[in-house]
Amino acid sequence: MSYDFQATESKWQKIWDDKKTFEVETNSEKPKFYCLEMFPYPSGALHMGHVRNYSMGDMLARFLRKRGMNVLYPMGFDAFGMPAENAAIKYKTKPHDWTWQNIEYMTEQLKRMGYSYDWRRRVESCSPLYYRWNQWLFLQMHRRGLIYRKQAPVNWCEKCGTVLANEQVVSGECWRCGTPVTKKNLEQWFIKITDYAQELLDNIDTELKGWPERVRIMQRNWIGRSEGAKLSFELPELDYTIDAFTTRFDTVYGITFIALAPEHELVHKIISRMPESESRAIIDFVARCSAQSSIERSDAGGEKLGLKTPFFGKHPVTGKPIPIWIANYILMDYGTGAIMGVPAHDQRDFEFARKYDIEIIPVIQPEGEHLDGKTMKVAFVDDGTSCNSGEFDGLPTQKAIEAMIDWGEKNAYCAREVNFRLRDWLISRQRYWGTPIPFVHCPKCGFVPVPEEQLPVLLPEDVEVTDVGRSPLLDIPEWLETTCPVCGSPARREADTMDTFFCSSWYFDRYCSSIAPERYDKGAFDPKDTDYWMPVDQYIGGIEHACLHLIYARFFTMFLSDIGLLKKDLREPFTNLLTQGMVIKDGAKMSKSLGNVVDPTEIVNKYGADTVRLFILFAAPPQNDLDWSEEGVEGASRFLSRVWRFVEDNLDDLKNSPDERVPMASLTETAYRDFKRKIHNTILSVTRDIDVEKQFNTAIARLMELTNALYTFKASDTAARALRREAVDTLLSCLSPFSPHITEELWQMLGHDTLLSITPWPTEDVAALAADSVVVVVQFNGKVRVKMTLPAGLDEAKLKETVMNDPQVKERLSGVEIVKTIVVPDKLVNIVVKG
RNA sequence: GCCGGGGUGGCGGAAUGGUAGACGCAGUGGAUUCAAAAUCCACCGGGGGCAACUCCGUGGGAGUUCGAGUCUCCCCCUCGGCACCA
Repeated sequence: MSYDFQATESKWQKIWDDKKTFEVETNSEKPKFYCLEMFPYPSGALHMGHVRNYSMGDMLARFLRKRGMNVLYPMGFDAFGMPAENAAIKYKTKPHDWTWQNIEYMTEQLKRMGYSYDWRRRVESCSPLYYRWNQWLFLQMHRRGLIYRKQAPVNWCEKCGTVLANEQVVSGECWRCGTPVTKKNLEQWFIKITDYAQELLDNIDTELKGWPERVRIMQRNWIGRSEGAKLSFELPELDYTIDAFTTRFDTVYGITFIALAPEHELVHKIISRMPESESRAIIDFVARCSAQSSIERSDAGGEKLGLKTPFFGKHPVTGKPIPIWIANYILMDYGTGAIMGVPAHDQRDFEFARKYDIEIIPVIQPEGEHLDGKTMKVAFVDDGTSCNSGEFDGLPTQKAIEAMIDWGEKNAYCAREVNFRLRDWLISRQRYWGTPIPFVHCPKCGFVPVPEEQLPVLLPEDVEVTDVGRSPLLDIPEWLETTCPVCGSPARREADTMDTFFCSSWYFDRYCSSIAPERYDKGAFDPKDTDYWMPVDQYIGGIEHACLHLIYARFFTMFLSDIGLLKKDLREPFTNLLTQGMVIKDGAKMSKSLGNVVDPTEIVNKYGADTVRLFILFAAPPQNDLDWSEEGVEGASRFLSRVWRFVEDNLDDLKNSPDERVPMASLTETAYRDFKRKIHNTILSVTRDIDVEKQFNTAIARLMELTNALYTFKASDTAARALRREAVDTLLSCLSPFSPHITEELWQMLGHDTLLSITPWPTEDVAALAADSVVVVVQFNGKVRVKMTLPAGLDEAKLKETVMNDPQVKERLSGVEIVKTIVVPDKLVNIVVKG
């Protein structure tokens, strides 16, 4: 009988389901382990990236279960978002219907892969049972002053018809559709994530040791802390004070201009103070800047454009009048939107000054050189020695910065300040398919929160989406029109919805206690459950979330901890993070436009889930990109067939072999002892590869080696047959997290009445690990010349003596002089010779 | 420009400073077969040699070491992140 993977896989999926094998509870004698994958967007069907991600997670979950842990392993759907709206238009359906269909279909696909989720905990973020708690959490943030509305230049994607958070602008383009992002001046909802900037930064070093270094660096850069000082320029003419931030207060004596961002509020004031004939130029210049796209505006190589105003600010230290310019390279959303221009020591300021003929005054001299503002070719931005800086002349840069800031603070020229690159989270979206922001706009009271007891603010489901540019919520008067919770006057609901990253920032807390439906009414989750399960011990997902989801979720955890919903000391949600590489084909990411997409369903139909899972974990280490190859899949399939065939061909003999371990001490024959050693070395290295190294590909390689050894080993007597049985049981048990169905079937065929999926992981027998003999390499001047098989455990002297007496070694030593001999017991002897 | 990965056979990839290329894919030769598929056996970095064997070889160059894919420095290429952040 050859192996029927279809029948076998559905057979065992049903058994696990019937026996509730993978359901877990909050209380257990066993230690807990929370294994989590980033939940998918229900786009319609699983793709290979999902299969790779979840095959890793499931393998770990199954491994740890066998290792005696109480493993929480849940799955759900990140179900709000743009694609549902686009699909609704394209297929003439409703976002709600399309999304739920996809959820059910993808759940079936996941079940066919044999993933061991506790399905009772499934979360769907588009369900009112879930998003009402988004709204509740939003109100909690509002109560604590973390939510505000602000008019500001924000990122706008024309194609999506909505604003975007900073994190969602990737190289100047929309993260979802690639449209170049422009700036629009709009009033929007923000979350004060910057309140947590310092802790988000500090914890990277102290709490995120189990994260890839790459992600830690990306987050550190994203948060972007810089220390410096704020200084102010008085502008008595306009009764105004310009603040500017600098990290180089040691260059204050070199200030020769002030530059404002075109969006700076002072620009408006300046315009209003000038006769119309003169202000025209400024108005035109500002318009010209705002017409530039984000990419153009933020291109360091781009042309620096400026316009001089007739106004001057007073230098805080010298009192000299400094001309005020407006410049396109000043960003409104970093620092104060105004800078002190020091062209001698800042390349951007330098280029600007050269172009507009502004004076350049060097105040730092490099070692052994003398810079002259008239002849400098580039700004000098490195450390040097201060000059033209009053009493600070002669100080090296680092000392000058310290001394001058101290002095500046004492004389009220400046104040120490820390600036972050991280901005507040723009949370509102002008979209329909999302969580309604629970606010009402009252003409009398302004924006008023919806009272908690009125939650959820339901999202109408029976809605036709016809135009991507306009939220249909604006056209449903019976939803939009309401009364003010404060004064009772007619009022309008906020029609903006939340960024979907809000949903994904706490779903892992919900998994901890989403079993009984009635719990939905008690809270977002039950602290009893999160206290037990959180933090997530192993999180697995794509690197693309390094500065998106993985920052937002960290912020949420800190917030939830601060309001007492999570434990006080639970500040970080994910202890260990594994970022898996992409699945590529023919050197490129799988994409419809390239036509190189491989559908997991087709492959599973052809080869079975066990084979696909095994291949996808074997073909590359987890972090690397994985090149899809059907020949590789066939290789994995061949391996499983070899395992199947071995058990089937020897079934009667294996069933009748003694099913207990043969002690190493009782084995005398070399072949037996070697085979026994092979079995236990396999256990040792597979365990280490999975648990410590997270190198699943080499774990599988070890199991292939054991299988090869199994085919070679001759089971001629009782001891050998017992050994062979031991090897088969070990192989199946270690292979079961990778390919759970076929191994479960073989386990049953061998007569076991336990489920292999929850049979304890084998432990290695230390007595079986020690080698009897070793190959000792004899090197001459570091080059391998002779190999000798010798008994293990010879001490240095004995080993050296044995080697020196070897005829081949002796022959090579004739006529040369031994300078030195290095002896590494059980490994090598290196003879350094001359002549 | 700044920061970070990474360069090992035809390919994916292995190697606590100690035999480079585990395991797999592809390939070659053979067995089996009427034939094929499947399976099994052997070979499989390059040069030289009938052979024993020998020389070269982990992007390039230097260095540390008895010994370097692995450590140090310089350079090249490549992928990724950030990028006018004051």
